Amino acid sequence: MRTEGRAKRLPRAVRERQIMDAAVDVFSRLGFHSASMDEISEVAGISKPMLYAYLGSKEELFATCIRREATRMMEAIATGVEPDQEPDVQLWSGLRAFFGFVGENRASWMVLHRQASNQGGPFAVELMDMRARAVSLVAALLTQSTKAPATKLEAESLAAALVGAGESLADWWLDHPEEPAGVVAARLMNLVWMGFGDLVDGNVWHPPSRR
Amino acid sequence: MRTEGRAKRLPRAVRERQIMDAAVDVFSRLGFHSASMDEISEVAGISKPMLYAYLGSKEELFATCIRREATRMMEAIATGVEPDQEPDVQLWSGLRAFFGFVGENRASWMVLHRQASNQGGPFAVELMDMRARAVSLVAALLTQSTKAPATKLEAESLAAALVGAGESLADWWLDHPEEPAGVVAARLMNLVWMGFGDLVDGNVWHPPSRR
DNA sequence: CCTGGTACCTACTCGCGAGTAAGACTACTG
DNA sequence: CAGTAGTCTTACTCGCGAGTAGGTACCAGG
Repeated sequence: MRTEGRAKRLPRAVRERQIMDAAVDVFSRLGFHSASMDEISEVAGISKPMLYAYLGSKEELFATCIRREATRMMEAIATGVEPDQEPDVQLWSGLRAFFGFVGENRASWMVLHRQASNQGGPFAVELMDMRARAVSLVAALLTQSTKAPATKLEAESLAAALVGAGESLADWWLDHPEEPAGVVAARLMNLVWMGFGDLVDGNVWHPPSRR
Repeated sequence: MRTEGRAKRLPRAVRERQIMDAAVDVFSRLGFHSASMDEISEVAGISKPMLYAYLGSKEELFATCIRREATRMMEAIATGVEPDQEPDVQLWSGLRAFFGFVGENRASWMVLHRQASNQGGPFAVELMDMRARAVSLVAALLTQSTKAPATKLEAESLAAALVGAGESLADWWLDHPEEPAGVVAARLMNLVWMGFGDLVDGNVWHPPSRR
């Protein structure tokens, strides 16, 4: 039917990539429950039994998607962050990397945040794991900053709040894409580092060296 | 079968309350998709056709739950906040009211935040509406604070970040219930008003008058 | 040409859960 | 007691979607 002819008999590894891409796309648009294996197989340009033969059940497929996208994101952030710097610079580079990733991988972000967060299934584990890594990373950054958070519990709760602020702001950003990533990241940086109290007085935070 | 005998022939208004309570309970535990009308009717101690006769379809029922719980929460916050006060005091009272409500209505909060937020159905409207009200309320508070957020977009994005921080911290709190509401609220207050920069230096925010 | 293996498909089964048909029981009214 | 209005139930239909049975096409190596 297609004039191009259907690409046939591709090796397994290639098909698996195609299927994963299609799955992330569909899951991000419809969510786990509303997405059907039929639609995923259709988007992937493949039949359903192939899907099951290669990636297993629907839950396994979803978990695999989560793991892949979470890994990509954590790597992007780890690459972007600058260790051995002052805490505020570390936080700043981390925020830039995070918003940069979200801006260039909207579907990935939607799967990770909007879809996976509240499905009670076994995949929530993957998601919670990544989130926990992010939180403890921030918490380590906070405790490293000498005095401030006295107890471990306090550092962790503040980190949770900060991560939540980042997630929420990323969601807001999806509805206001006209803003560049750097501006959004800078706003959150000012909020959490300076606080409203300083912002009201006109005191803003800015990076030590403008490149 | 029951020794107590089944409570029979209750008036419609009473049944509707029972059903709503049961629905909030089940939705909060299982989420919209995984919750079945059979289970809701069972928890409510009633048969399924009654459920449909009184509250309509599953989506209508869910939307009604969202609306009821959202209204309860917004009223709790509106009652707790103190207008005509300095911005920081207003924010403080609002945070206290919010965490107080969440602490005493865990199921309500779960339905509102974890379940309703990402279902693409018609009920998302209800939820987004409440969230938008909360965000614009905070945004108004920010713009009212003289200089800080120059543009409307900036105020709104900061408000979104703050609301997200509150939601995330509330979720974290569900997993660490040993902390009292006031402590958690105070932490977020310090984070968003003082900022990490001040907290690192040991500068903390505290309410003007200790009651 | 056969044997085997891998890519790939059409066409099913089957359970679950939303929604309903049809009526039974109770209570109040005249 | 007949009529009727509201409460309440058992016992279905029916579509959707996860997962599968059983095969076909194509390409090795012998």
